[in-house]
Amino acid sequence: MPELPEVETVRTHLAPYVVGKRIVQVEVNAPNVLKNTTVPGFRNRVVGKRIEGLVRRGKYLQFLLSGEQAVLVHLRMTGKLLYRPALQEEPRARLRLHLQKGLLVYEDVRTFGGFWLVPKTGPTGVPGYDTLGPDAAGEAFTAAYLRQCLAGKKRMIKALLLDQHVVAGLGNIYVDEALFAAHIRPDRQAATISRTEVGKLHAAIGRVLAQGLAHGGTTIRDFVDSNGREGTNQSFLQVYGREGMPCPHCGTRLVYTKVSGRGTRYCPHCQRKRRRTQHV
DNA sequence: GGGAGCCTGCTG
DNA sequence: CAGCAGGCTCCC
Repeated sequence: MPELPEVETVRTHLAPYVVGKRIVQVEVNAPNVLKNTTVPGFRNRVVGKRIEGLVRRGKYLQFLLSGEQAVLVHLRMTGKLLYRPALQEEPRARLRLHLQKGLLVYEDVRTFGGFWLVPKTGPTGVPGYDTLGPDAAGEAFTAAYLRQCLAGKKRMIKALLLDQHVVAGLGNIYVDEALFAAHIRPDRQAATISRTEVGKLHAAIGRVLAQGLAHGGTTIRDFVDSNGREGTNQSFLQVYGREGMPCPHCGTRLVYTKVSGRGTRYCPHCQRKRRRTQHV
């Protein structure tokens, strides 16, 4: 479900309610959400700890606990982190952290997401996490860095942008939106994208992420913030979910196809294929 | 590269 | 009923 703007929305909304509070009880209804611990192991290391911070890296959230450890969370497709001020019936909760005051609830229909217990510093051993690229919303993600990543690469640009080792936080929606804004076809070979185009692409990524964040994230079907509220960015999308509708720039019918296994929308006119001989 | 697999639920 | 879904890993 969530990409960088959605995860960041959850973080900013959730932090004021949980940071500073002590975890008094752990309730696990679906043990498979614990990816690298057992229920007793998780409980032993988490109960009694205080949540000292909530940070995001790419699409991961990390609850920093008092002591040496942190709880790493990835929502994958349908994970939700919700704050409840008081105990209530919670038939869909996969896991609940009872706090001094209130509860942190984890829901996840498809149970792709989950929790890892990790050291606050040093390698975590979590597949994918230690090798994340620079955060897409961070200062280290520059146009020059992006240019280096594309140079000489035969991969399709969409596959490369979805690769969290290259840049962390982009997903299917925002990649399609950024490529449309930069007038680049999703299946272009990365190496064929010109220096000027890379500059436009980098700027477009910044814009679409900022717009998503400003609208509290994109809700197509599942996404809600920690208060259960949906985002509004879906109303501002230019191509994602709009196949068959006219391109907002030129009126050509937007196309749906598969690129690197993912549903992909683009404008066949604004995002024309370029000659293979262009260079970075 | 591409594909299967992890899961459940919704849409056509 | 098949196909699709804001993700990611593993395995050719």
